[in-house]
Amino acid sequence: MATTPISGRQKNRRQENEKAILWAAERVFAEAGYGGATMQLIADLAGLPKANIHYYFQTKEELYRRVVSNIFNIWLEAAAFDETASPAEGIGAYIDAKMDLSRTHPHGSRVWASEVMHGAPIIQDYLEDVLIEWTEGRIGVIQNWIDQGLMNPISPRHLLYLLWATTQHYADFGHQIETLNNGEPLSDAQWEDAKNSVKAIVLTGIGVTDPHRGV
Amino acid sequence: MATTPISGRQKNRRQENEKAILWAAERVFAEAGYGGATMQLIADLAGLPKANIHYYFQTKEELYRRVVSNIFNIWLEAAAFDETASPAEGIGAYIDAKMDLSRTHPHGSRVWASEVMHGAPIIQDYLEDVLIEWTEGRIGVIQNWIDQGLMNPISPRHLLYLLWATTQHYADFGHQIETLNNGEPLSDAQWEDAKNSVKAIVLTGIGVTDPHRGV
DNA sequence: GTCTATATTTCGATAGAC
DNA sequence: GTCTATCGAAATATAGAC
Repeated sequence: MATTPISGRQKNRRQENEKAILWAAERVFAEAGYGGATMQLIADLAGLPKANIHYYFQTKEELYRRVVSNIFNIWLEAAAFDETASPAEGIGAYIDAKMDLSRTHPHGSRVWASEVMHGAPIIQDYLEDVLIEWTEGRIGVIQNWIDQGLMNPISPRHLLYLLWATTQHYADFGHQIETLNNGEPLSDAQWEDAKNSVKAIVLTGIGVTDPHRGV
Repeated sequence: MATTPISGRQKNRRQENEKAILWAAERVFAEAGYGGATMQLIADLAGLPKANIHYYFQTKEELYRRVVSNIFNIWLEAAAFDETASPAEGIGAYIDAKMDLSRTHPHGSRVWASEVMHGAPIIQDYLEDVLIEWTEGRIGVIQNWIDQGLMNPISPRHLLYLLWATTQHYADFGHQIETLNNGEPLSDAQWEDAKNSVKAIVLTGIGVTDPHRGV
């Protein structure tokens, strides 16, 4: 209260700059990796002088950690499934949601992948804390479906890995997919085709029927 | 002939050093990314002075290109399938081979993934040349199986993406999988479980029976 | 709060003795 | 063919004027 009162206008400016920096940082970290990214590139893409980046985020690592943290939270909020749904509805909706995230947040997905691939040096605590709890919970849901005879008795854990791998592949390996698509990004129709293909294989693979395809 | 005759012993020394450098480089590039990797780290891991690395490989990029090229060739040679096999045998063996590669060459897989994720700046020619041809060939094989009624009419292209994504996930996201396994690497039995789980889901998903599970 | 100028460190690459 | 010493470039981070 007693220190540096900030007007609404200044507060907005601060939020806008932080947002611009995080937006730019996500793209630069995704394209160059943590080691290849430079504060200068982030500053240029954000349209700010380099020193301002250091004003809002003291170190490169602090900025990076904020970027990874944002991505992780988006995933947790946007993509989940619980026992109230049937396997076909639950898993089908999860595939749709994760595929949509790969399309709308490809840079974030790549930053996460890079971080994990290099041993998660910055966000190991997220893995050991939130991700383990989330995963064990989903395994429980799937196991319940199996116990009720609603789907084939496959390994819930490896089903989750297959779902993560496949849906994130469309973001992380988007450049390879684009190259194999005559250098063009996937069209709306091609994204629909991708989602339907993944759902067809997986839902048939676990012994349930795709609810959007009729009986 | 007229220039610097090389004894067999010297030739061996050269091959051994090159091998040691490539071995170390694969690990350092995998763990730190291209930008994060340093010639000093590679030299230390290879047990050679830094200047020697530059003697055998003039630039960092040249060394990196050799590493990526090696990995790509290993994949092409070790993992393939053709029309002589049934879908269950062909795809099943392909899953086994790719899973084994993920276990035996996890660093190489991560280097490849990093390279593609960052837009394949160094090996785009491989993607546009060899990979496109390989992929179109496999799509033809799968389409023939479908046309003969040997498997469900899913999209061959997206089946390939699912197979790449899932099998490579066990290498690229190996750290995450290890964290979700109480910090322990997968045991022999757990690797078998992983392979069988992937095969069970995929082979059922494309409408064929796992040949190793009987009818 | 902003930005220019610079300090400090580190890396890729090379020169030159052996 | 090997290795020590070092150069020059580039990066992170900060000091200090505005």
